[in-house]
Amino acid sequence: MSKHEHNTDCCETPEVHKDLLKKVAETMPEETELYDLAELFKIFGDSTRIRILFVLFEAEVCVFDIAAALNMTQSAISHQLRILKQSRLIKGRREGKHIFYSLADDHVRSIIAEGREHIEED
Amino acid sequence: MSKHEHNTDCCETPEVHKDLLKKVAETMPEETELYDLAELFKIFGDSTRIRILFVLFEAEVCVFDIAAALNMTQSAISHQLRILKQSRLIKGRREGKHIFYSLADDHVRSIIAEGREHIEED
DNA sequence: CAAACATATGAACAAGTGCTCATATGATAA
DNA sequence: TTATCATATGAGCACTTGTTCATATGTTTG
Repeated sequence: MSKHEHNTDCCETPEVHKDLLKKVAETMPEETELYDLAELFKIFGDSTRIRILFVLFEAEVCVFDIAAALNMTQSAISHQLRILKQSRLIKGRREGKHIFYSLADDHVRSIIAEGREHIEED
Repeated sequence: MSKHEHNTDCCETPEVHKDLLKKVAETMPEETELYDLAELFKIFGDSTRIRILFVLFEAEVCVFDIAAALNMTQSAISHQLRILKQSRLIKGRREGKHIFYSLADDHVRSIIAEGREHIEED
């Protein structure tokens, strides 16, 4: 039995396809979960949003201060905060004129940590 | 000392800004790392690529079989495999006419697992 | 009330993305 | 070699995305 025996007849014997399709169908998440997963990672796929999250790692901050820390306009930051809030990665707390933003939970930290691990290996 | 005292003078006292800016500057990764991080998450931000990865969770598979499992064209899958390979999330091994793809390392699993955890909480 | 401040939002536009189609490359078999 | 199979790739197109600019909403202060 060769090392790759189960693969050598790929694209030829329909049984292999059936087995694979069955296994994949069993473990593949629902369509909606796949979509949600992609949507979630899309959020992390922009360096401005990642920078915002790194700011929020340090403190609960208002929009103006995030804009200052990242040297960007208030409008640009506000648009991104809305996206982050919609994905429930951050939350806002109003206090008078200000709205202070903070991380919604610790998943954000662990997801980014996992990403950094992949990047830093070489 | 009120619960949020360090925030109430946000946007007013320059000292607070300086402290925040300093703290942020210390912990914020380099520009290139931020860029790479965003690029990495961008890869996961597409449900076709996520589906491909779920197939590769199950077996080492050739392009044709991935296309069959996902009911997509060979060309579309091939384009995505190139992107996944460039990010070193998967690797290809040629065996005759076929090229078998598999996960490059276990980071892929843990990153996706972290993402699912965030989604499934409610 | 009006004025000032903090934040949010809609339109518009440039840049990027994923798929399709046609074609090219690479490997094997006749 | 030629034919065939497996995979890769370039161009084109519809669609999405992030920013800017102008403006709106909401809160506090005078």
